[in-house]
Amino acid sequence: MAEGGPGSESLLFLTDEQLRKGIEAMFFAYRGFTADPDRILENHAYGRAHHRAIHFINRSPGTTVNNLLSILGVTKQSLNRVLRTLIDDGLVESRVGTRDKRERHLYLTEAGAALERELSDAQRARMRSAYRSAGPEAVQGFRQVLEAMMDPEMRRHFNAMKDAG
Amino acid sequence: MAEGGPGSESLLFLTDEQLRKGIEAMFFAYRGFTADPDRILENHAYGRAHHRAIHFINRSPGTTVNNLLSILGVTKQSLNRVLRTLIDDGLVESRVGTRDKRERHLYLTEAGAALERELSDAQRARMRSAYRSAGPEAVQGFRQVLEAMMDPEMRRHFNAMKDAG
DNA sequence: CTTGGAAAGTCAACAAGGCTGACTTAATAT
DNA sequence: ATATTAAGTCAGCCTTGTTGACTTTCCAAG
Repeated sequence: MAEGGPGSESLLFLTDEQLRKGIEAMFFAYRGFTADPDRILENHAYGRAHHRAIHFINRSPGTTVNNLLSILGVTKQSLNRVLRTLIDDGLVESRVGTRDKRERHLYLTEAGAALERELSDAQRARMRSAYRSAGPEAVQGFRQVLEAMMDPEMRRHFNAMKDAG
Repeated sequence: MAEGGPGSESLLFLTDEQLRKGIEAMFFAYRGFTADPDRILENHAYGRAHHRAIHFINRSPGTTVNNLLSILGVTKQSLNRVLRTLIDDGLVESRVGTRDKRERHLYLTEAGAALERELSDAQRARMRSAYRSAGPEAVQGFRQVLEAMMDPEMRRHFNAMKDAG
């Protein structure tokens, strides 16, 4: 497969071995990425699915259920189970839409925002430490590769979130 | 771009907003990362857990169950369920250790290697495409940040795998 | 104004893949 | 001899994903 064709020296980063290392790096790094929030969630009797919902509601306050469904890529039934507990526990508020009353707009309550802060503080701390030790140029490369790895629809969501700070 | 010295402008990549974008990039990219293998596994009635076992047995042929356990970070019972089906289906071979007969050494059979190839071809294709579109320097940064994000023990496993090609 | 379809929510049932705890067997190490 | 280790197993539980069927509410188009 790696025949060493014309101009192959410049493509050494595309060897199967390099790609395999990239795959393993993703695997091991993702474990670290989720480790801190997972520990915190244990104390609150929530799981990763709750974290994801909280994260994106925080990022896009007032988002609809349908939009959240599309971002998270799960079924309505699956999200609803998680969302119901968050609403019942008073972490998320669901307001009937004004323009379209079929829609529900989702917001974090004060308690929800507090948990979001706790979770994202931990996750950002690890990310900050990794960014700092790798340096700004590495971070730019990191972001470029990750974005190129996304499915188009996910990349759309990712870039849409840029503005909605 | 990166102004020399630990000034303040040079740390703009460490803002909360930048870190949040990094977190979301990890989330969306990981989805893409697993999407292709997931589709293939469906046709074989296997899941992501089987993929992980196959991947690391392929990477370290003859590895013991205990070592695999430590790499995957799951319980013995959880791994065993997956391993048993792979052995029963003739994708993995379990050989009694010669030096220590308590140990079992794991190997892919020809059929196991075939599935591994099918899975990793798909995953590498995506990784290759992302690498190519981002370029060699971005890839280096990508790897640096991911490695810095790992827990120390996972980093140890990651680097140990470098040699065992 | 009726009707079709969209958004949300719910119930039931199921599967994958984590977990704990308890226990066995075989073999090594002390 | 005994303790420990590696592997494997059984049972049961939890989270989080899935399908499928169905309801309620509401908007929009005929």
